Amino acid sequence: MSTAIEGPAPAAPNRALIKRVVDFARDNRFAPGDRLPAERLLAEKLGVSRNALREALATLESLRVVEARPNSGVFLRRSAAEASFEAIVLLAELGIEPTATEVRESIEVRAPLERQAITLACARRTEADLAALKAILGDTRALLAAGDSIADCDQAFHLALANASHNSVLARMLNAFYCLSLPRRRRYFADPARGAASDRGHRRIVAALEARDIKAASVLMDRHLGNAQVYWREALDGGGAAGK
Amino acid sequence: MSTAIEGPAPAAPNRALIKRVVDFARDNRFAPGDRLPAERLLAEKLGVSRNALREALATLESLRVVEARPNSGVFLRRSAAEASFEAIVLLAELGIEPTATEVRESIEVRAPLERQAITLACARRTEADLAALKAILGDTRALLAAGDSIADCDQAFHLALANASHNSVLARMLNAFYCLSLPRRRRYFADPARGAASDRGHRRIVAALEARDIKAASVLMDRHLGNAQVYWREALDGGGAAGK
DNA sequence: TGCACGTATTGGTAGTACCAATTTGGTAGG
DNA sequence: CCTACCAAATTGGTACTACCAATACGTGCA
Repeated sequence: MSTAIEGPAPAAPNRALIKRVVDFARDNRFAPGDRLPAERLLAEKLGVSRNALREALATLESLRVVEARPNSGVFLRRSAAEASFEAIVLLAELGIEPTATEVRESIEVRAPLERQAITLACARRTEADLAALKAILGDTRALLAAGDSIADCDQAFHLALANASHNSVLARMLNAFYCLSLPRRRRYFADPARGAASDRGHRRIVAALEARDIKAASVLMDRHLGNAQVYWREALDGGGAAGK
Repeated sequence: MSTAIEGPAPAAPNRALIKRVVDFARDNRFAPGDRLPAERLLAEKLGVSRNALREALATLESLRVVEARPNSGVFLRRSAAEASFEAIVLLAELGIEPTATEVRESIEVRAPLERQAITLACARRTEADLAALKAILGDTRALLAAGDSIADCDQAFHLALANASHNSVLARMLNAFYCLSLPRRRRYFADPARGAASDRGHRRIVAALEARDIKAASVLMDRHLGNAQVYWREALDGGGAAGK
């Protein structure tokens, strides 16, 4: 437990107001690069004080969603790609689900990170890490027996695995991905069969981790992630994902 | 140029004030989990209005550096590991260089991302991507001939490579790493010999990318990154890096 | 000792005012 | 007709005051 990151909550101040600002821009067809209404006007439209609005804008600016140019206006950044990765997580937390492209791209990024995590974890895992993982395995079994969704346990498992890498940068990045895909994961695990299959994968991974078998663990992780990836890709737009 | 992310600038509102808040916490030996002075008091100490301070705190909270608990106070998050990755980038931008641990961990995360980027780029690169990379190669050669540092060109090269992956999530994550290591990169390339060596590596990578030779490109990238990693690891604390 | 009440403190919000720089529009001069 | 210049309106940035609701805490009572 040296490297923390226990909670998934991304946390954000003014959550509601930030969401309203983003919704306002979206509902009124503001395009990337467009100038938002002046602060005074926007604050009035949203029915909040300029102070409150400015705090929300400060958050959005720190995440590079908007850009405030003094004596000119507040502009949506030209491309959504200019926003920081944290912005995707924030918007997801606000109920604005990531686009199909973002999901696909996230999968492509998450996979090598997860592979690196399991590799490092094999080398550095402590007995405490192993115990934490096994405890989660126990919780999962209980949920499966009760017929409940293991979505939260799944997230906890992967987070514990990331922590076992003893690389906090890696762990917080992976945690962001877990938060990002939480709604999708919940839907995925609505099918109990998937929960059982996932649990089997987890147990094999823990066994490999206990044996410090990097090669086996990597292969198992690839296979484990592959199952969900196939589901996601199909659920997204029915294929045609790979290319440009 | 479909996926943008041209500029390295992470952007942040109230940069100066945010830095002063962070400096205040550090200079006054505030530990993780501690409560900062009340907003009114802290604003007075820093000589700014409560509004300005609250905007800075909103930014710090969105990056999970602090946590504001209503009717209680503003607290530094218990572990620095709770902060988002973007927080490291922000603090680095503010002149607060990452710790040796963060640098080491960042290297461990950046490597697999860079490998994934080159893999995807081999499959998806366009002629425009290739042209952009070659243009940067030309600029690099000019700088080398003039005896100048190629630090900026090096960053531009890796960013162009990330963009060639046509994965904006991957590109913005890598961009964050480039911004994070910019000061270190500048020091690294103070030695012209390193610039020439790096340029040779870049040219081989572009050749492999042009041939869409994934295997060769990956090996070349690993080797290319390895050179700098050795330097960084040695420059940090003289080893003892791996373990817990 | 333990519980209840009241006061001070806290973050959250609203509203007003002012500044400096930019933008905008019109006007006078060529 | 075009240019140069000036003034008014607009912009984000900042400051200050005031109030709210919920909490924390200390005091006093039982």
